[in-house]
Amino acid sequence: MGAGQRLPRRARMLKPAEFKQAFAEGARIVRPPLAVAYRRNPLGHPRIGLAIARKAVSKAVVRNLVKRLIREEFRLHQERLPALDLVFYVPPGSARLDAASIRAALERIWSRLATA
RNA sequence: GGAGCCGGCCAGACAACCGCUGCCGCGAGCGAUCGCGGGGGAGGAAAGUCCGGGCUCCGCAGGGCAGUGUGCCAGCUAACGGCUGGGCGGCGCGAGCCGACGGAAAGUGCAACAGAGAAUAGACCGCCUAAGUUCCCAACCGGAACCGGCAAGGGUGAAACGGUGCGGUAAGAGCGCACCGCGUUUCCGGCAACGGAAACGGCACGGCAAACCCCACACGGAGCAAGGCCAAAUAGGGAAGGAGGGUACGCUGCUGACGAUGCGCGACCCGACGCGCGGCCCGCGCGCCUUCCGGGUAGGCCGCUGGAGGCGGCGGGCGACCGCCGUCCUAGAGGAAUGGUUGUCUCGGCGCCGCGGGCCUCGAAAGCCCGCUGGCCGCUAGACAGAACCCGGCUUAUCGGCCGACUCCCGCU
RNA sequence: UGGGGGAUCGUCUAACGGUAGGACAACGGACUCUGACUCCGUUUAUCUUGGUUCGAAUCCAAGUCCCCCAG
Repeated sequence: MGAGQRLPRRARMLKPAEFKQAFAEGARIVRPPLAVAYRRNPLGHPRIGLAIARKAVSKAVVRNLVKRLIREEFRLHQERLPALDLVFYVPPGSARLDAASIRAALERIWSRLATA
């Protein structure tokens, strides 16, 4: 498949300031149980950031599961995405957090991003 | 075979493809980083943060008070509120399990309601009329009243100032006696907690200390976001210095083969700012510019995993545990890794079929229930849960499985 | 991740270990032509589970949830 499906360090957001910018200046797409704040970046490729709050997902095992699933789907979709910083988070009040509903939400987010 | 009880262990396996990560090696780049290869990568609770210790910084002459915690005894341990063994009490037929289990004869307190009385108590109902006084009666070993006696019985309460029995008495009472309980002393066993025996006492010493407290013992405070190192930009602090421009001149200065060019130094020329200290000059301060210094933010690095360590053997101890020898290195992330997709197998579970038994029935069928070293190449990985400095415990959550010791019941020999 | 605090009617808030009280709200009634105000009455609570005690909102232990601080 080649380098397009890897997830190197440069494809991740690394600094708190970058997260702050994404939340402060970015647009948002909310598709419960997931949501994403995004803004253009000058790097020529998309970057992923995960902000899964303990308050939104209380159990650590579930938090890790959510993050893994998002990472994996991002890894497989990144070639088709524009150069954006994407900060995923779980909006409050999201009850169902199983693998199927997360994948479904991601699917809707990808198609929305493709038209943005 | 069935019930039960205790201890220990495990927490799906293998393979393929696509990924993440820190370590080692090679390579690219000034660097952030990137590529290739190799081998490593969650737990028994990683959890709650309820205790204890290491480590780090701060504080500290010594001792005491206060505060907090622990609390039968002995031991283990770095330490503990943990563990082991023992004692006592309770539960269980038993194996076993459970227990905040020091002191109420040091002091201060508390006990609503009910009840006569709630702590050096008390007399409502009740029991008694022996003694004393008076009266009734002809009289009395008869009766009544007063003065009194009693605490056995009733009743209240969570709790009522030893229990049972016999004697005793007017009725009663540890008033006397026996046994039990309790207390004191002595002796014996035990390191001790405690247990046993004897003698004496003659009921005094009720309950609550997860009430204040007393006694004994322990504890300095904060926490890896501890703490240390490197260190942009901006603002601010300190120190030193200071405008800037021009030239056709000079140099046994640099660059360059030479030259040219450019740079440096010297000389000369032009020009030396704003605000404040009354005006002007000098000077000083502020502003402005240059260089340096210290603190420090972003960011990076160390702390960061080799340790009261795991495994095996031998030895000591009832045991917790300890000693010696050998051997192994076994997660270190950090906007935060340890994953995703599939296949095969296996453990349990479910379903269907078969067989056996029971219920139902006159008997059966059907149906329901229970069981099986039984079949299917049927379906299904499925508990609690995710490291964040480390370790020893405790507590809480948990689908299930394996091994061993022991107890009770039934059957057979 | 570490440290600290809290939980009482629907809301806010009291209660030496002895019947859980008050205000607002809600409901019913009185007053009024009606409404408001006022007055009277009623309903509703100790986060959960154990333990200590005769007796627990209170004391002790474990758990659950919420809030705050350090980034």
